[in-house]
Amino acid sequence: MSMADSPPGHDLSSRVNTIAMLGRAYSLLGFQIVDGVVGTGIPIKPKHSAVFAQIAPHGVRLTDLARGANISSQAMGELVDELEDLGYVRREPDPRDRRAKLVKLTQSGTRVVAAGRSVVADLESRIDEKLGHAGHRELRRLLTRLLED
Amino acid sequence: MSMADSPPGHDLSSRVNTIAMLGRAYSLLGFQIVDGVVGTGIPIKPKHSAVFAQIAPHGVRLTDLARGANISSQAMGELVDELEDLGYVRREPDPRDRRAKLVKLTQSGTRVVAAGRSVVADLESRIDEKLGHAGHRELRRLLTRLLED
DNA sequence: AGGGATGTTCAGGCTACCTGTCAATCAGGT
DNA sequence: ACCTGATTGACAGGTAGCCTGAACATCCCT
Repeated sequence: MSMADSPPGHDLSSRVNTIAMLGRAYSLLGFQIVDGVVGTGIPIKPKHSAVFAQIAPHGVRLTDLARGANISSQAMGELVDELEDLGYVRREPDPRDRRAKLVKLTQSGTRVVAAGRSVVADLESRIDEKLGHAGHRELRRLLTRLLED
Repeated sequence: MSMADSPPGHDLSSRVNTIAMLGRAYSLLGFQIVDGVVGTGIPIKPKHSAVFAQIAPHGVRLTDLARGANISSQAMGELVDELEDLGYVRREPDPRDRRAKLVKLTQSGTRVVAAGRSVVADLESRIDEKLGHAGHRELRRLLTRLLED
């Protein structure tokens, strides 16, 4: 997904609406993930998270990555090209389907994922600090209910 | 603003993290605003909300709109061009500064804003239904705390 | 074996941004 | 009053990140 780098509108009324608040919170925190990883000296772009979020040890097919990120397989192909150039992933032929290729993390890519996990964990503990552990759990519970069905 | 039309990555760990949940919730609801307004027969695009969210009865200068949306004044200029073509806004010279122009809503634009407010209000009452009024208030309280400082 | 579906890639195009530049105008100091 | 630097908005050109269309190999079903 692409993150807005702005207070994302959708206000349209004097009292700030809940949806705008969700957007602002996401935008604020989402950028801190990428910034955090980049801050450790690893060059990545926001869109790359669409791959890292889905990758699995046994490898994932391009088409499945594209479906999961809700973009065309062509767009995902370019994305994987970039990550291949950066040395974070490689393509291997799928032994079970000679049309397909499996996208797998390289050692370097594994380090990126580890850095990402660590940054996310840090951000989550900062949420814990701000809301209290109970507040954070309550927030997650409310979001879960908002997202279900 | 740009909304993702996908579950927004940033997962990077097995348990879905809070930031990803915020993104999903925002993405889900944000699109429903535009869809709702478009559903009433008014053609707009998501990015247009960057203008409608900031517009004021006395008119706003292009530069201020750009700053508020966190985009370049050139990009905002294009956006206002589009909205002018659609008949939702017009540019008037600013009587106090002959360099500047004030972007104001037309009657038609006022109807768009009214439709937007109404759709947002509907979505907010659906949040009320899902979380209960108290739950919704609690969500807003938590988000406010997350966004402050 | 034949025929349609699927996985990947190449080519071309569009949209929403960006930076660089410019002329007009403003505002502050001398 | 005048010069200087900042600001407003328009014009031009460029890039990133997506898209659709088409090609080709391979799969899977009959």
